[in-house]
This record gives sequence, C-alpha cells and structure tokens, in this order.
Amino acid sequence: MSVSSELPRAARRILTRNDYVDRRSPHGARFFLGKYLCVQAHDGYAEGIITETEAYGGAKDKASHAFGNKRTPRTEIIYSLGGAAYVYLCYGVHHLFNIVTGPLDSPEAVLVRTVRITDGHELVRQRRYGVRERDWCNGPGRVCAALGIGLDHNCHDLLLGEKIWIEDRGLQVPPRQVERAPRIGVDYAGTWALKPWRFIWTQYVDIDKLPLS
DNA sequence: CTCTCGATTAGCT
DNA sequence: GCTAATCGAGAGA
Repeated sequence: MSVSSELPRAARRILTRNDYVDRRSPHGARFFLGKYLCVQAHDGYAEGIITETEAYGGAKDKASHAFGNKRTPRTEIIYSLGGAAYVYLCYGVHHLFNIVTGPLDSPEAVLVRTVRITDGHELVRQRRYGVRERDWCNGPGRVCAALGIGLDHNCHDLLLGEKIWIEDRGLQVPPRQVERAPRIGVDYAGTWALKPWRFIWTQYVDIDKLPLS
C-alpha cells in the first residue's frame, strides 16, 4: 500500500510562500523531511519523499555559494524570496537541486540529498537503468537523475505547482527519527564543514527499513 | 580569452 | 580506497 492512498485527500497541500520564507537556515532544512518532491519533466512525472537535506545559508557560511554575500549570475536566485528552485551542474556531470528559503536578500538554501520514490517507479527505473532501487535516489546527483531535474528547472517558482513543486501530505516525522550530521563534500569550508547542518530521517533513508511500497 | 575547480558518482583495484 | 568523467561559473589577464 502506498502512503498517498493511506492519507485523506484533504491532507495534500502544495507548499506556499511562508512555508519557504519562514524556514531559516540551518534548522529550516528539517522542515522539508517528509515532504513530497514532485517533478514533471519532459519524459514524465515522478515524485518522492524527501528523507535527507542539508542547510546552506547566511553570508557567513563558507560552504555556501553565497559566502560573503557574493552575488553572481548563478547565485542571484539564492537571494530571492524563499520558494524558488536552485539547480546547478556540479563536476560537469551531476545536477544538484536546492530549495531557496528565507526572506529576500537572505541567501539561504536547502540541498535535497535523498528521496524515496513514491510514484513514477517505471519512469525512474528507466532513468536509472541498471541501478538497484535502493540506490536510485540516495545522493543529490542521483535525486536529480531519478526525478529528471535539470538546468531547465533552475530558478523555477515552486509555488506554481508545475514542472517542480513540493507537497505536504500530512506525513509526520517523529523528532527521535531525525539525526543530524556534518555536511558532505565541503571540507574546503573549514570549521563550517563541521557544523551538523545535515538532517536525516533515519527510518526512511535506509530503504530496507521502509514500510512503503 | 585562458585557467581552475567543484555541495558527485560510477567503476575500477 | 582511488580517480576519471565533463562542463560551466567565476576569476583574472
């Protein structure tokens, strides 16, 4: 049985402006655990539960692309009002998806690191051909590969409910199931790399523990 | 214009 | 554990 079928229809709600603006870094990143990331791409639709996030934010955060309030064509979207998508190409190979949060001119974003697919399995199976299901979306590059997120989603408005958006379907994340850990791949950030700004829904991040499907 | 490097991953040894 | 892949942003000449 799928989670969506267990929930009443009324519980489905596309996140609105304040859901994004009020999520200040770093703790706001926790809010997105248990939310549904929905993506309509050229080749079809797929969605999944967000189970791991990382906070990036504040001009002081040396790991952030907006460190020192640096404004460039690429980073400008991070300064916009919360509720936009920030997608960029990393290592020339992988797309990484971020949720822009916080008020205008406050450069905060949440990187989505892991997702559990809840719809669009056949499409994702094609996109991730040859990869076992447990490795479909555990990693920010894999999340984008599985859901079909690309540069065409960059700067997209998450409030529109088209192409890419996030839904709250009433799924509750028990506080005791949330672990915090240092962010990955940001050793260059010195002491900022040590901050526990990664949020993991432990019961769901490991597919073997999932009650779903 | 040239050069460097990266919020990663897959495929090896 | 090691590293190639692959390309655009950003910095500097």
